[in-house]
Amino acid sequence: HVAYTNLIDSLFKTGSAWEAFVFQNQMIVRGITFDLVLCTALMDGLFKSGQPREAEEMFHILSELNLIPNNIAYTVLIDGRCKLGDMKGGESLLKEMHKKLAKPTVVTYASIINGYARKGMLDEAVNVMKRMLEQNIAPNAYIYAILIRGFFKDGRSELASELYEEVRRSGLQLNNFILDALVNSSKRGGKMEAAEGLFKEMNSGGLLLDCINYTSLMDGLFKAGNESGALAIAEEMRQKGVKFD
RNA sequence: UAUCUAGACAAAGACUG
Repeated sequence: HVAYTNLIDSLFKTGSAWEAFVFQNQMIVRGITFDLVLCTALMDGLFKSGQPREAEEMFHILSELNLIPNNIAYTVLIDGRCKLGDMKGGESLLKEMHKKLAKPTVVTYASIINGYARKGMLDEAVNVMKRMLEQNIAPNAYIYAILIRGFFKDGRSELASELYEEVRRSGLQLNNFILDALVNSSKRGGKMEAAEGLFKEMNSGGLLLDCINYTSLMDGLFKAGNESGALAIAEEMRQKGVKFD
């Protein structure tokens, strides 16, 4: 039932894995059949609540239920493995997808790219993006954000900047994470003018700046002694009614 | 008979500690 799926999914998402388990058992008692969407939600919740063993088990149970994993089910499993640093495990599932009817999507690749990026294996991450392109899957701003942030964090800001130029040229709508990464890098280099420039550019470029974008810039301006500049940003925030988090 | 329609997936983003 969809109601159960929604309930269990949101219980996991609010950190109540234990309650989710209770309802899962209730479904069994009432003889409600598990469908693929529910099983996928369970796998995802189990991974995110630190129960990878059980999540993997759920994947195996799929065949017992005569359910065929689709791209989302695979992606959840891949993401779970990659977040635990098991890149070989993630890659082997990706190969498996190609043999089956489950076509990888940009989300699937994002999980793998992020896995490598977390490990500081950025060249490998870029390689995965190339493989993705060969599959005719276009990268999105999300993918670029992962890579740009990764390269900055790794101290390779030249490559981060190159990727930034690449997204810009692509015409994709930039996102808040990309701006954040760029502004942080400028802040660290003591280049507040550059940070302000990027900020204004994206502000007028169709990106809806969020709370972190504003407060991050304000932080930099304050620390650079530019109080009036910081206050002007605060005023703009208020005028635009930016949501606080 | 056919098409559309619900629920599941990707980012250790700023400051502070």
